[in-house]
Amino acid sequence: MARAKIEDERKEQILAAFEACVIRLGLAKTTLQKVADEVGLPRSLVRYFVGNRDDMVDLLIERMIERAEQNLENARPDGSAVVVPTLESLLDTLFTATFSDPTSNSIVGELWYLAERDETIRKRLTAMYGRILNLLITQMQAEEIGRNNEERKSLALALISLAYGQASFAFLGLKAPRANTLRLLAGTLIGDAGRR
Amino acid sequence: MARAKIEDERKEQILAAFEACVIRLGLAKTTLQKVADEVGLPRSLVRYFVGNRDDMVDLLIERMIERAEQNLENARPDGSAVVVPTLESLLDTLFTATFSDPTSNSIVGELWYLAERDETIRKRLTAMYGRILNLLITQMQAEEIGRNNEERKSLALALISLAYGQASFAFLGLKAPRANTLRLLAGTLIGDAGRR
DNA sequence: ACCATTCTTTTCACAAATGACAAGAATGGA
DNA sequence: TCCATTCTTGTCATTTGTGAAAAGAATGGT
Repeated sequence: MARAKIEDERKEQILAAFEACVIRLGLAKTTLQKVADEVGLPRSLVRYFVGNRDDMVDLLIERMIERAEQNLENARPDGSAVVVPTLESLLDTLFTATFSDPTSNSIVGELWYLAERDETIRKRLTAMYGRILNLLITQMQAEEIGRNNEERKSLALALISLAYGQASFAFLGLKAPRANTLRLLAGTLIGDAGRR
Repeated sequence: MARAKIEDERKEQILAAFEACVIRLGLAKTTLQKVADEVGLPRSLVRYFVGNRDDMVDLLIERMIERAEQNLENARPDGSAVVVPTLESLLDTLFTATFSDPTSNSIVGELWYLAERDETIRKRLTAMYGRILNLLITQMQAEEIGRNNEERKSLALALISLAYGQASFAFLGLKAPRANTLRLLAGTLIGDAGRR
């Protein structure tokens, strides 16, 4: 028939370069030309494979969110032989994996910024964090922590806030004296809820 | 001598328009022309009064941070006759004032985003939140909460994370069942530290 | 009335990013 | 070999944002 298609491969390369540019420059300052330079192709080729800038942004967002969600998915089974995750182990992965990868944080930060003015992205982010919350709530139910689901939801929100806050303020250089202090305080909150 | 100066007034108008544009469009998409349209002046006048775009951005950042810090300053004496603020009242203002004004949040969000790639802004943000942390720590000392300053610092970071997380996730539509639940959990953390 | 200062209008030039498309090169099968 | 399909190069026009500056208008004091 005809020449072999390398479209998928090229798309992949281009998106990877796009992502690198976004991490380095931010989305707003990433132009087709910059991406083209990064990937080592003429701009016209970039356009040929991924279309115009908006198309490319859409593809990238898809990629970002997929990665973030998959990252979350991977975090659940704790690698080792822990078949039944405990709330504690869930918190561990939350504090040490989910909210501590710089690249992920950078990209999610970008998404969070875009969410300010884009409802679609906002909804997807909401869904993503909603899933984490549900994970926490379900586990609390299983371990009979908290009196009712309302209380569990509040608690889950507090836990995720601690993890999120730790990551956010660490980025500013504001860190707790010891690395795992916020994680321990999270444990305190759980303890309080369990005690009642 | 000469014609009366209206420079300060004009600058003020222009910066206000700039701010409005930034809230509406984000900083990256705010151009001199947009600001000029917003304030109802030709672009050349905008340039005449506030200089080039970078100058304008600097002025805006100055304005943003000043406002945020002043907002914080105002929050300390609690308006009413509370001469001696308690840690609890401090937390109240933190949860209900500092982290709950949408405009402030929007602008600070913008700053936070810029901080990713601008060390100057990052340092200023760090200083701003560092001051809040110190406020909390000092108050804890006064009320003899926590064993030592290390513990107090961790606790303060947790408290501010709760307030910050509440604001951040509320923006995504993820709210606690009741409005003040995270504030109450913050109280729980303090209680735990005081109890020991 | 005059003038120095300040404000305002208008215009030009330049650079960057984008969109569109023609024309050529490479490739794998018939 | 030939050809349809796919990839690649190169070029052009348009738009948008920016920087700079000349020239004119307004104003307040002398």
